[in-house]
Amino acid sequence: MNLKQLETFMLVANLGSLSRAAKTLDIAQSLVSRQLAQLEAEWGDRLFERTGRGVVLTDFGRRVQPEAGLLLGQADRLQTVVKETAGVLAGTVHVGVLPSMARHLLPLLFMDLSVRAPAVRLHVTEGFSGSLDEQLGSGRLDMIVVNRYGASTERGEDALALLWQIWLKAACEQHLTVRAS
Amino acid sequence: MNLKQLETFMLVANLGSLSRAAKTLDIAQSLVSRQLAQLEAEWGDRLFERTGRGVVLTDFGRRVQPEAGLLLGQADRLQTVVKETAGVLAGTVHVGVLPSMARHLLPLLFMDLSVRAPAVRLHVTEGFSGSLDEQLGSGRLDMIVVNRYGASTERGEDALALLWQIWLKAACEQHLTVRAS
DNA sequence: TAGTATTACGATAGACGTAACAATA
DNA sequence: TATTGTTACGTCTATCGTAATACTA
Repeated sequence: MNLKQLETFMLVANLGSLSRAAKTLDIAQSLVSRQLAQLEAEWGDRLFERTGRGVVLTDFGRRVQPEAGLLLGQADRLQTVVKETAGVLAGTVHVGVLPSMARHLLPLLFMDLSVRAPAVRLHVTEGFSGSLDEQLGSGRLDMIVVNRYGASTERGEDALALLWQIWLKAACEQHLTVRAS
Repeated sequence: MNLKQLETFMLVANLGSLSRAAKTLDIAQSLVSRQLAQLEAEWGDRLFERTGRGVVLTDFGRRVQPEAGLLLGQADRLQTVVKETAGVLAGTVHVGVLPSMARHLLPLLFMDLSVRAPAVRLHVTEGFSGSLDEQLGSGRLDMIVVNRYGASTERGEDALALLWQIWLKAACEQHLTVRAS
């Protein structure tokens, strides 16, 4: 038993026809027939009565159908959860910026984040280079944005991964240097 | 995504170890690793954090786990329904017997049916050979039991299939001839 | 005859185990 | 070093489509 077979089963039950189910699923007729045959062999009973002009559910098929529907429904629910949860950046990032940059950068950042990573919380600290460097080193800040060109020291952390990919492009376009711990 | 992968996922999540899950499922370690990798690739996010000493669920994995559990639970429920429904004989069978046989045969029959086919309803008609033969021919009776030896005409019907396999042995033991339409 | 389901067959893809490798406590 | 997870490779099974067959209105 697998989800593909159950999907085929439900569709055939609804359409009353293997060939129409095959067209809907865009697979060969023979595959529909075999998937049903596999289920019936595994379960030891016929799901459909073959009338020669389509198929009709047997008593057994009628018993199984609602349970199979619930199973596929739960499968859909799982897929939904996956789609809206997978790859979502989440967590809190502590960012330090220069006072002179805050006015221009923060609005951009929040707009970007609200679209591309709504689950990310932001803690912004204003300060000058020396102070920011110090807080970066002590771990109180996850990343800082300063307007001097230099090498970016990489000490990969979760928090970095969150903002890095989001900000990197925008930062480069504004000729900023992103230094991160 | 398939049920096998989800089963593996849930077991690994509970045990916190791929190797222990592999032993439990009696499959190769590498297969567990690959099944998880397949899920992660399909879903675009990591389910586990690899610690080098087992694994721990990521945020994503924690979101998915309960939904996967519901899915597997529904799969079990489906299997249960299948097991207790597949191959079950059900329906109503119209049987004709000789008055002289009713006393001996009916108690046996009902006991047998209640154990081996509780879903089968029985309509019993008493009568003599000629009458029973007539009703058999007209379709009002599905099968008759008479105490003369003769060839059994087979015109396979659903109703016949129901009682035939149940009664055949008992009937033979009592040297009865079962004729069915 | 037209529409339907089943069966046969060959090609492709996927699952699986073994074993070597990498990484961690 | 022992235990764990990952990767590579060969084998084997299963899936799938095409096409031929059988059945019914």
